Amino acid sequence: MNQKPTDANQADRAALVQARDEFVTQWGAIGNAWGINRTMAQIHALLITTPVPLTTDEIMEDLKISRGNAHGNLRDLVSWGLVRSVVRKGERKEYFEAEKDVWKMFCIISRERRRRELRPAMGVLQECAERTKNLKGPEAAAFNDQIRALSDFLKMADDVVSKISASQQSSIIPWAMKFLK
Amino acid sequence: MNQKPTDANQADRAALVQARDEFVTQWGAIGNAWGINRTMAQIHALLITTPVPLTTDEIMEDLKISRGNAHGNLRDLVSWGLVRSVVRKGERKEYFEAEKDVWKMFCIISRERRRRELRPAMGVLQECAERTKNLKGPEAAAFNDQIRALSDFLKMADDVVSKISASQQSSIIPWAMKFLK
DNA sequence: CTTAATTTTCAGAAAATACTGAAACTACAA
DNA sequence: TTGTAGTTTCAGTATTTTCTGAAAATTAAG
Repeated sequence: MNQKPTDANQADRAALVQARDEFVTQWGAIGNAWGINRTMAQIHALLITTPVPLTTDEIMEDLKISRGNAHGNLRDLVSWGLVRSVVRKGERKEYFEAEKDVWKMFCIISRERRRRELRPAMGVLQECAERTKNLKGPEAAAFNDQIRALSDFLKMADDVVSKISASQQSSIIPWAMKFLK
Repeated sequence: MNQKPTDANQADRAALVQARDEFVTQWGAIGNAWGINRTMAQIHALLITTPVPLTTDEIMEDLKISRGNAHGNLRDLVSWGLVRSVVRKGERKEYFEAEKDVWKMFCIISRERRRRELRPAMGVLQECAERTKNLKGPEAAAFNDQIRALSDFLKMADDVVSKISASQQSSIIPWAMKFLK
C-alpha cells in the first residue's frame, strides 16, 4: 500500500527535474542579457543546483552541447574560480562542482570583475589624465577634470566593492543598510 | 611677438584632440569588454568630454560611422537617460549632450540596470522557488534553498543599490567607507 | 501644395562570437 | 609497448550582433 507515496515521489522528482531545466534555461537567457556567454551561464546554473559533481559528458548530455563547447566553458568557469574540478580516487574522469555559497560567489565575481574590467578602465583614465594635465586652455582643463572625476569614481567603487568582499561576514551589508536610511 | 604662445596653444589644442580621440577609442574597447556596444560607448565618451552639444552629423564624422549607426545608438543612449537631445531655437537640427555628473551617471545606470537586468532575474528565481516549494525529498529542498538564497541575495543587492542611488549626496559613500574597516 | 532639411527605418553586408565534431594529445594500466 | 579512457585543441560552420547606405517618412518653411 505504499503505492501512493512512491507515485508522489516520482511525480515530485519529475517536477524537480523540470524546474531545474527551466532554471537552467532562464538563467542562460539572463546571463546572456548580462553579457555573459549563454552556455557558460547554463553550465553554472546546472552545477549550482545539482547535489553532486558532474562530468563533462553528463553536462554535454544534459544541455545538449558539444564536447568542445562544454570543455571550454568549464575551463572558463574554473578560471573564474566559480567551479572546481574534483577527482575521485580510483577514477580517471574529472568531475566538476560549483561554489554554492551565494556570498562567496559574489566575492569571487567581484574580485574577478575588478581585476578584468575595472583595473584596465582605471589604467586608461590614468593615462588620459596624465597626458592632459599640463595642457593650457579652458577646454583642456574641463577635459582633464572630467577624466579625473571618472577616475576618482571608479577608484572609489573599486575600493568599496573590495572592502565589502573582504569583510568575511555577509551580515555586514544588512547591518550597513540601516545607515542608508 | 606673440608667436610662441599661439604655437603653444595650437600644439595644446592638437594634443587635446588627440587625447580625446584616444579616450574615445579606449572607452569603446572597455565598454565592449563590459558587454556594451562599442559604438554606444564611444559616442558616450565623446559626448561627456565635449564642451558643446553635437549633431548626429558631427558624431558621424568624428567617429567615422554611418548615419544609421549613429542614430540608433544615440536613441539608445537617450532611452537610458544618459544623453539628452537639445533643440536650439531657430535651428532644425537636433543636438545631443550627455549628463556629465559622474554621480548622476551612476544613479541613472544603476536604476536602468536594476530595471532591465536585476528585476527579470528576480522574477525567474521567484517563479522557480514557487514551483518547488511544495516538492518532497531532500533534493527538492536543497534546490529550493539554493534558489531562495540567490533570490534573497539579489533582492538585497537591488535594495542596497537603490538606496545608495537614492541618497542624493555622493558623500555618503566615502563616509560609509569608514565603517567598512 | 511644394521643396528642402532632417530624422527614421530597414534589407542586406560585414564582423564578431559561439559551437561542432573530429583529430591530436595525454596519462595510465596491462 | 600497446590499448584505452579521457582531455584538449582547432579548423570550419553556424549564429548573433553590429553596421552601412539608401530609400521612406517626417517636419518646417515658403
